[in-house]
Amino acid sequence: MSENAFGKGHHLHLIDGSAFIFRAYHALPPLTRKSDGLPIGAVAGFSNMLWKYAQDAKGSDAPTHVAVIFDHSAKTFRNEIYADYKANRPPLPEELVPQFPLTRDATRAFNIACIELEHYEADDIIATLACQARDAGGRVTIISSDKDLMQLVGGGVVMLDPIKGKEIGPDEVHDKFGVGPDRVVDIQALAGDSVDNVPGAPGIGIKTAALLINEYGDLENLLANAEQIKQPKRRQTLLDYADQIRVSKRLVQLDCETPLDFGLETLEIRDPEPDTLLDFLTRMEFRTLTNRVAEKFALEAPAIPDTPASPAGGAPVAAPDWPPIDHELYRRIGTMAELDEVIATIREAGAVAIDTETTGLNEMTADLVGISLCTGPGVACYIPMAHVAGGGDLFDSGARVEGQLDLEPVLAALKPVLEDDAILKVGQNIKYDWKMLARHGIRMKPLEDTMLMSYALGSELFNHGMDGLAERVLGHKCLSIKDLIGSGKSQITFDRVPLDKATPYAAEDAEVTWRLWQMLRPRLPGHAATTAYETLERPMIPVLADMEMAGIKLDPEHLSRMSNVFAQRMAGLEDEIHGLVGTRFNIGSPKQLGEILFDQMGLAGGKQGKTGAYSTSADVLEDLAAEGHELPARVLDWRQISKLKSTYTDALQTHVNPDTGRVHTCYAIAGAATGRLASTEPNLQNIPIRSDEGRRIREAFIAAPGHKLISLDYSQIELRVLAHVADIPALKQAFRDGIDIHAMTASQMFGVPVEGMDPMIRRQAKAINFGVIYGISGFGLARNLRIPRAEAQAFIDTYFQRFPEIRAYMDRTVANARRDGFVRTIFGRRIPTPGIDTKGPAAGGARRAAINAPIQGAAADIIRRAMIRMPQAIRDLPARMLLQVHDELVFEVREDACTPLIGAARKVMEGAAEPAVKLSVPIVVDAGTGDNWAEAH
DNA sequence: TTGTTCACG
DNA sequence: GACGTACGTGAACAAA
Repeated sequence: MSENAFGKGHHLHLIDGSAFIFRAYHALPPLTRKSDGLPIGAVAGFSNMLWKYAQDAKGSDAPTHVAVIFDHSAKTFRNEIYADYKANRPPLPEELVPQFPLTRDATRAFNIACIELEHYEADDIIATLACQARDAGGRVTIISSDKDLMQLVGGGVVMLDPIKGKEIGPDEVHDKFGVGPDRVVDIQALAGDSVDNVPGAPGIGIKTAALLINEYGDLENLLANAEQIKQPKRRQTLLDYADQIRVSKRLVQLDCETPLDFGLETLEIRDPEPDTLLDFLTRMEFRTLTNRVAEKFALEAPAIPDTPASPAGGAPVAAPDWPPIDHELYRRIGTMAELDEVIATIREAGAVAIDTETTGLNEMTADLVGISLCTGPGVACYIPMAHVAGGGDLFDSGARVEGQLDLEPVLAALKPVLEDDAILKVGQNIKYDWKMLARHGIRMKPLEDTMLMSYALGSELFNHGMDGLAERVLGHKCLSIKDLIGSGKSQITFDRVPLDKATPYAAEDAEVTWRLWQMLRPRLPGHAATTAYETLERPMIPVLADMEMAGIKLDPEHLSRMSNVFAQRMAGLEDEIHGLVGTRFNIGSPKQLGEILFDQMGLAGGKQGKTGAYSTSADVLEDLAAEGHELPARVLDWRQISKLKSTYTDALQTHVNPDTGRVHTCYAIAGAATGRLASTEPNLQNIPIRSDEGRRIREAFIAAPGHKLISLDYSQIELRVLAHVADIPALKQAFRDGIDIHAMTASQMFGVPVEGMDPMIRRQAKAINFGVIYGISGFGLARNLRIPRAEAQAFIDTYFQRFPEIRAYMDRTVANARRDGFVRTIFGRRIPTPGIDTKGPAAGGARRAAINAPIQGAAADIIRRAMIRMPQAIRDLPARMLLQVHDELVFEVREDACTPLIGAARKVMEGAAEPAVKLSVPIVVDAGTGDNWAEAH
């Protein structure tokens, strides 16, 4: 290779790498690498383009030198000039991010110089190289169609549109901008650029700008003589915005002085090394291109293994070289010296898997029994601290077992490690362990959670428990807890398990967690699940843990009074019902009730379901009651009271924690497929509100003395998300105008004015709006509205006609689900769509679930984002976040701080989508304050 | 353990 | 032409 200086007779090709990548990404379907599912479409397209380029570049006008230039990062020196430069760019598609480094690898594999520089855009580097080459007397071809590069054309520099294959010279630039290349920046400074967020002068486009520049010669002269412009509006704009125009010019002006540390001669064209190139292509598993390249070099194409990608959470593709799990290797820690050794090992490893053993499943009431730790395959230990005699022992003495360490010194020794920012704590459902340790004054950080990784990966199996993951991901069957503590009545607590049995079980849990972490963490990028895991799942752990530990205060007397009233009313209803029937039976038994209603009394109503039992659900009974039958009406009354009593007024009292006097629910982060939370023990997300009777139960949820409860809820969040996601202009405009959305729908559908609308019409429109979110059907709507099916179908047809974007959204979403087996929310959460390929009756349900998932899921993402930011936003206020009910957050606030709390919390909630997503509809949050939840909501 | 019913968003 | 049908949860109870 000669190292002759670049100069006359040489021809430099500069390829705009970023443009290549984006074109490749958008032109190709979302291909993935077969062996591990890594998104690879953009790299494939990019490599093909480079190969095609290399073949074409051997013609008569062949380049002598070539380079591919990339953007280094989003932030450049232009952001120092103007902070909002390119600020309205949508975030990069997550599938694309891991492909950027691979496009660099591809460029090098083709033996082409690969150039990027921190702080500078690719365009600046291209400008610098083009200037250098031109000054040296050579020719330059810029392979790009980006208008921002057109200022460089002229004096031996041309552009080549790679799509049209058309050369762009001074004449073409003049056609586009109305001026020569040397004045292009002046035009751009005036006209601005909405894509790059260059402000320019408002109201002035390319046409006007060209007119002005051609009249005044250049921008500075124009601004200096702006007073003379005849059109008053134009004159005023230029006078008012002179500074902004000058800033814009600095933004669009490319920098020809980029500090590059190499000379043009190093860009001399080189043939690819066949081995290097083929090695890269086979690694990427590009079959066609590998064969094509091998053929060109007259070589045998290397074989590409045909191992299919494992489904998310499936069997490992290539298990690491770990020995099988061996319980003999586990240490039981019985002295502080041994514990110190373990701590040293953890510090060295920088990460530790942790699992706590406790006396129960409720973190608020259970006691800590032991801790297991793992830092590598086979390197695990168990620290027993509170085991007592029992279980395996002959005498169930309950005496403390020998050979254990005391709780306090162990936790004191571990605390610095568990709170050390440089040491990762890995758990399986680590929120449990976090709360357990928080009760002893330890706030663990930073955290990783294998359950949440599995959830973010979005497996169709939807089982993120440790035993299931161990079997699927590690091919290992975990020791069963039942073998240790039994089940049912004879079940014992873990503190009664003998140490020699507890150690292998506990330490195995830590090792399995460690192995799962090693396996699952690297799968996140390939499933484009890293962002969801890091921004929507993992940060929820401490936020929810704090909410759960805070709990909410209950008024037990209020509940018990209600229980008594309900008991009396039920007794009365029971007498009445038994009197109507003539015999006593169990009203709570659907089977007995069905037989009485349909066999004994001979009312109309067919058999339902595979069990052959009659349906006695509320809508069946309501229909019968509407026909004038007394019995079903009384049964409905009884059922309502019975439900309220057993599920709420009775059950809630049993969940009051005696230490705190409050109820502490537990939120499942990975409980619902769509990203919603689920609340258990007790479920505080289904406390009654729709009936007046039930609503009074909310009065039992009260604020602590001197405090208020405040409820903030998102108004119509799912419909707003739908308007944005499905891009429905009419809906978006209605939300922007703040008008009644159901009335607007009715108005659009039935052609009636919003003013003075018949409430019945509005109610129907409301039902349709909700139906759309759920994947509407004529049957479903008909049943909901109790109207003939044909009428319901006609409504739906009109709706789709009025808002055709809905249909497009539904089709698009189902097609995505069919193609991928999952759908995504606008925040990137992956939601599996199992059964989407099944045929038959079940297919409809899967389709509707897929349609609903991105809407329900995005709403769930939004409130998660708000919750994650909330602690920081309210940290200076005497307030705590207590509950989440899907679109509502409940706070407890000192009564003098209600107004600032509402202000701070509303701000976080309304802005929660940003900056990840800029919604095209406003988000509105309503607030209420009261001494109890009924008043606050 | 499974199915039915019903509370919520 | 027939199938089935709103989406997502958890808890209580009956019945196997």
